[in-house]
Amino acid sequence: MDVSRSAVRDELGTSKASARIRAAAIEVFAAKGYGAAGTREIAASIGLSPGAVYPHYKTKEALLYAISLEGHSSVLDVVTAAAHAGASATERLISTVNAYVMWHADNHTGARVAQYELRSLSPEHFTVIAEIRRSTSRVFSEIIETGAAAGEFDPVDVGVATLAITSLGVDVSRWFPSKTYSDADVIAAGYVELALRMVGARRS
Amino acid sequence: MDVSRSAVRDELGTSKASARIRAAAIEVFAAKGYGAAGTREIAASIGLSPGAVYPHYKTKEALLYAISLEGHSSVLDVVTAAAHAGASATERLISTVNAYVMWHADNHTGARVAQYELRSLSPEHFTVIAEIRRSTSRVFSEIIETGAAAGEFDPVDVGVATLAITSLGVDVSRWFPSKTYSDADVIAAGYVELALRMVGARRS
Amino acid sequence: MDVSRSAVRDELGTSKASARIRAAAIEVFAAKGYGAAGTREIAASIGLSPGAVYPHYKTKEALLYAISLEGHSSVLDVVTAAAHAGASATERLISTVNAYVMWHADNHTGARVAQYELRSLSPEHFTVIAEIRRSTSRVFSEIIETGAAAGEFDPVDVGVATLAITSLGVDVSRWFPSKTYSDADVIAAGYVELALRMVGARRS
Amino acid sequence: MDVSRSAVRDELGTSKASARIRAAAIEVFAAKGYGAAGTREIAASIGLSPGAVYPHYKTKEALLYAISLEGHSSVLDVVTAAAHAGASATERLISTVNAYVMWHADNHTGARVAQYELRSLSPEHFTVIAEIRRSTSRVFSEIIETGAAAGEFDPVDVGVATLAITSLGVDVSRWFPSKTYSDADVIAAGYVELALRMVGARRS
DNA sequence: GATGAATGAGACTTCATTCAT
DNA sequence: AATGAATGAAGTCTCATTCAT
Repeated sequence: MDVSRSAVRDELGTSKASARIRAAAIEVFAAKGYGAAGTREIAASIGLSPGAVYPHYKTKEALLYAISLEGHSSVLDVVTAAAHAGASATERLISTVNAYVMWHADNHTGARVAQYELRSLSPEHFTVIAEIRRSTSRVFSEIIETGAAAGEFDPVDVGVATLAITSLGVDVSRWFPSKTYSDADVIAAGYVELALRMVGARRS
Repeated sequence: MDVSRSAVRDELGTSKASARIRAAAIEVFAAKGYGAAGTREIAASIGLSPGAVYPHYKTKEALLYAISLEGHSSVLDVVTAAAHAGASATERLISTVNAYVMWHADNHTGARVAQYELRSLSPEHFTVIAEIRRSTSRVFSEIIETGAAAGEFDPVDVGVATLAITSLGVDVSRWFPSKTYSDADVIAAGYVELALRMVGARRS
Repeated sequence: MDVSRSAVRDELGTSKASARIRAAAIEVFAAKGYGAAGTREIAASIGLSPGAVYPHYKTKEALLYAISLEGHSSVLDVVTAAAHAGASATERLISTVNAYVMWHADNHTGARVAQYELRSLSPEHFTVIAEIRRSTSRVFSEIIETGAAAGEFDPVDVGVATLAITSLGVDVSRWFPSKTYSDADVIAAGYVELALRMVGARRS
Repeated sequence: MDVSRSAVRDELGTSKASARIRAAAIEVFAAKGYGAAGTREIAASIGLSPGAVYPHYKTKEALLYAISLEGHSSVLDVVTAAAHAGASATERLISTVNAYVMWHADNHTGARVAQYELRSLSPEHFTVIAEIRRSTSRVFSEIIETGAAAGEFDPVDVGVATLAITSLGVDVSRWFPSKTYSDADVIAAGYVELALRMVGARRS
């Protein structure tokens, strides 16, 4: 775990400049889409010349990969930590859905890039990200299975419930913030409630 | 209504050639994203020369708009029709969620373009599409409100429930088909069940 | 033969514009070397915008290939024709060396590109050109062998003689014209005399 | 002479590192051509960072000049020494042609750069190299003139013979080694024989 | 002497779009 | 309607070179 964590850190780029470039790229990728975004524009947005990106990221795709890796690693960390908070499946589901939705709302710009630009990754890079995403999904599945087996939840199609809950979270990064919902806590609380209903969690 | 419907038809392009171009553009836009897609590639994919698109669509953005307009008009039609099927709110919700999810699964390629490339529309065109989308949302809100008021459903935050249900539908077009879920009926049935649980619909 | 000839013609580009581009490219490639030459400069030298080259030649390398193919095909044609002029090996050698040297002097710019930029061809294209060059060499070898077998020439290492004669011709394109030798006929006549001495041709 | 020799040595760069850089540059220049070669690639090929070349050679062209100067000075030395070996013009021609061809075969990589990248030198640097090359040519011309005047050789156009002999030598660096001729001694012996025939040297 | 990020210019190439045919 | 050469701008990326460390 520590090993993979530091491997990730190295692939991201460790210097201060590379972090600034990543942040700038997130903004531009999110605003215009990866395909329409220009490396020129990314560089210019932080006062660099067009070529200055390349000592840090060899290609535009490498930059997207670094952003994706950072994002998906971060969600997995957050979700994994949340899944340990609480004794009952219900408490764990509450904590985890909350964390997942909060992450997508708080980091909606980076999340948008990480979630919606995957098709532009190279096949090799895509494979790495896909595996992290599967790990994240498994966290939800495990909780739902555990809760159902323990009789805390109603019988439920675990696959569909997992898909629905993660879908809701991912989709937050597409529209958040909206005129109606611009408070991450509010939408997280609302989606936690819906998730509990989906699995038929008993209430106290 | 009839007026707007035929207006839509005219803006789409009526000729057989324009329909082929639209279909080709959907494939390319969906595969690479609007920004990365080229008009040359669209033309070439149906055996046309680069210039041949322009008698039909004056700009690449006009082509995206036509696709978006066709898509969102179509969902609204489908959802509106479904909302009239059945007497009770429960029946209407089942019918409508089913129709919405089915549409996004069956038309996942076109839906992907219509739902995820909106940022590339001109402000004027975006406004038109946004209004149609709001109409579609209102169909769901109205059913949920009606059901709650009638005591068919549990008390529920209508805004959040509407957002969640439409989110689930939209997000289908992002991932469908997957290895696990490649049958539109199956995912639609699963999501209908979850929607009913979200609103706390009484079951017979 | 007719087939291959017309195949060559098609690969060269048949339009008037592509011929102008090829001519412009020869000048720039010869003056600065393929690597240092710019497509921009080629285009500008005939009043075109930078992108205007690309409908005719998909890459800079394709342009080099067209030039190489045209050049080497042309030498082979010239040399083959010359090798049929005359009954004796001596007459044929005179005619062929003369034609080969004249070609490299008259077309020294194009010849320079064709002969000295081969390393920049793709492996596939290089293979095609290399085969044509071998055919050209074979013409000389056959004449020398024939002359030696008939007792017209002294015994001679055919391989070395062929190599030397073709080397002299190729090298003409490197330096021609010089202050001392700027008349193609003069250098051709001089080299014909030396070639006859190399093979020990009997004189009348 | 001593003066100019040490002046050359200073312009070349005297340190061990500069010699390694020159050697690396020869490889890259020869493989891709001066224009297409990058200083980065040269540095990387000997494990240096991009900037590390510049303390030794102020510009890429200075590096080419050092290589050219070293090469052409070396040929002149070799040829001058060989021209003193032997009493008769025939012996001296044999020795000198042999030395010239051997040098171009043994040092074919460096020779290629020195002989074929001259156009990329600055005018000032080109002038220096051109003078050395003229000196080298004069060595051949003097021998041929002497031999002809002494009746050792047939009457011959000295200019053409000199040009042909030096052409053959230079051109060796273009193609050597080939599948057929990869032994420097063999090609040198063959060209010596041809040179003797060119000038009509009497044989013992 | 060496490093490596940064510059400013420019590389090849592709883009959406126009227009004469 | 369709072609395809051409434009002008912009794309990603590499270049030789500099400079603070």
